[in-house]
Amino acid sequence: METKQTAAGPDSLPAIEVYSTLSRTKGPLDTVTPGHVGMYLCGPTVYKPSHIGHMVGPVIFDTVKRHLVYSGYGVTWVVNITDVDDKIIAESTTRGTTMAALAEEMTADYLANLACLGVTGIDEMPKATDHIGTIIAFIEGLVAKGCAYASDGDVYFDVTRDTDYGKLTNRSVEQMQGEGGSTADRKRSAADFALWKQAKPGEPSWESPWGPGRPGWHIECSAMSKAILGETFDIHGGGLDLVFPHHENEIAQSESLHDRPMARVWMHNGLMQAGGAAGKVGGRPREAGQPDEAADAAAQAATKISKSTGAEPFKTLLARHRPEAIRLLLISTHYRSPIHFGEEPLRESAKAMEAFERLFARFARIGGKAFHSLPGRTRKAGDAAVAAAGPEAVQLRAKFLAAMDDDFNTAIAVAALFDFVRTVNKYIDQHALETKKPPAELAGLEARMLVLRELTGVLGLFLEPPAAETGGEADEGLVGKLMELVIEIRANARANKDFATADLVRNRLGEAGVVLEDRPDGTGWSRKP
RNA sequence: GGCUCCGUAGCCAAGUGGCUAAGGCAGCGGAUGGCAAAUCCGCCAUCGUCGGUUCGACUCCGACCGGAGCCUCCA
Repeated sequence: METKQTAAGPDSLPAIEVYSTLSRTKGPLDTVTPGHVGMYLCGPTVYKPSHIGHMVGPVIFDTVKRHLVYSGYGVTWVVNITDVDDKIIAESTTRGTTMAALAEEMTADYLANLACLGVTGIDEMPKATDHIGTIIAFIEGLVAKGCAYASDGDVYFDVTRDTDYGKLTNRSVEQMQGEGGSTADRKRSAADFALWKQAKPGEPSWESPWGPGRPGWHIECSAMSKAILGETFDIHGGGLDLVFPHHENEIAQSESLHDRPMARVWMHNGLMQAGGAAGKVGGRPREAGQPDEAADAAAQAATKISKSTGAEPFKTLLARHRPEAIRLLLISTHYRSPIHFGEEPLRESAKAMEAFERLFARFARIGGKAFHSLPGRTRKAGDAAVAAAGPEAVQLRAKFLAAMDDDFNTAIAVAALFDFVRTVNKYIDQHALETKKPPAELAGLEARMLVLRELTGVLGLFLEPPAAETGGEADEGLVGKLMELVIEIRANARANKDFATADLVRNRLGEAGVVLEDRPDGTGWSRKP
């Protein structure tokens, strides 16, 4: 149904609609360079282990990139690392280490977490401390243009010289006459913000035309995005909490210096919300279905996670929940909406996700192929082959792609995938593929799974086999043999209508954490998730 | 106080000025199955409240109630 053609797209790239915070409307992604997208995401300040909230943006923009690349665009994705900052200095002091060492440690933690979630598309991760020269040059340019002024070793941006200051968040300089913070006496206007901060004794510092100091918060993004992506690039993203003052100030800096738009589109993701009163943060892994509904109902006050009492490190969260379930949870909601986070949503997400994995396992039994070994496809390559997957697949794929083209609506895309799984299961049921396996229908099944592989790949889901399958405990071979034996003995009992014994075996195995499933083609076993 | 945004089934969550208001979790009924699990089929909402615009609104406007974010270097 989509035959739209944008002026920009060479080679008839699909048109992608994107909402911009700046224009407050959705519009076609019209890239600076036809066919190529430059996008910049504000990354973390590395002073503590990252928590779930830090993962939202990367997962969303990773999905954005996947869809763009899948659709034929070239993409350069930049995520900065803020490795010089007051909080890092403070934390390193209390830990008795250096800012650089702490930043390095926390950056490693961040990267490891991203890898777990399948965030693999980042092309460049510039660090502020690697770009001090770039930053200083940027500030000098602003000072030379009269947009910034030095004051007592600091340098401030003069918001009164920026006529459209506040356009991103609909604020005017006049309505922001606050007290100006601790450095009010050095600023001309309360709304002015620091580009360069003079070092206090003992603090890490760099030489500059204004004396030893370090960059302000906002300037690194302006300087580094320019250095890597250019004065105007396509997409600038971040959490909604960064819109003001961070992105407003980035715009002020960059556009004052360059006299041209900084980014074509400003994309902001909703914030992770943690249930308030119930404080699920320290929730224990196991609890035998307690009726904690009352407690949950009482806990309405949702607040963003960074404000809740100590968001737990992402690493410990991973000990309890599969990364696939976390990623699915993050993309089950439209990216601009807040995400309700907690043990319960996580468990539901895991439950939902297992429907996919059961189908993968079913396919492996029938077709003898691992879902994860199927080749991924690009949008174009898929077009030719979807017909073989049947009309429902064609229709659901179209729904999926239309949703993704429309401001990356992953919620609808995910829904299409659930529908897809149902149609494939139905196909297997209707043709009794588990017992009969006629070649034509087998090929039809594989064609369907190929489409599923193609689309889950766009969302960055199910890229790797579950750890349990590959991890391979040392005794798996022995356990497998024993289970084979147990199942065979139980099968004999069932054949003899000795259901008491058969059920006893199944129940006792269940208590031991092993699930038996009697299927048309035999009995299978698995470890309880 | 200023600026954004949200309020859809038991819970989570898409969406549209007018065909049957996605999907997930939970629940109910059914098919299959010795039972269980899985799978499939079906059921389960009139869209916070009150007005207005319109031939027609859940979707547009206003008011109100309720909630969230930002205005404090928190993604």
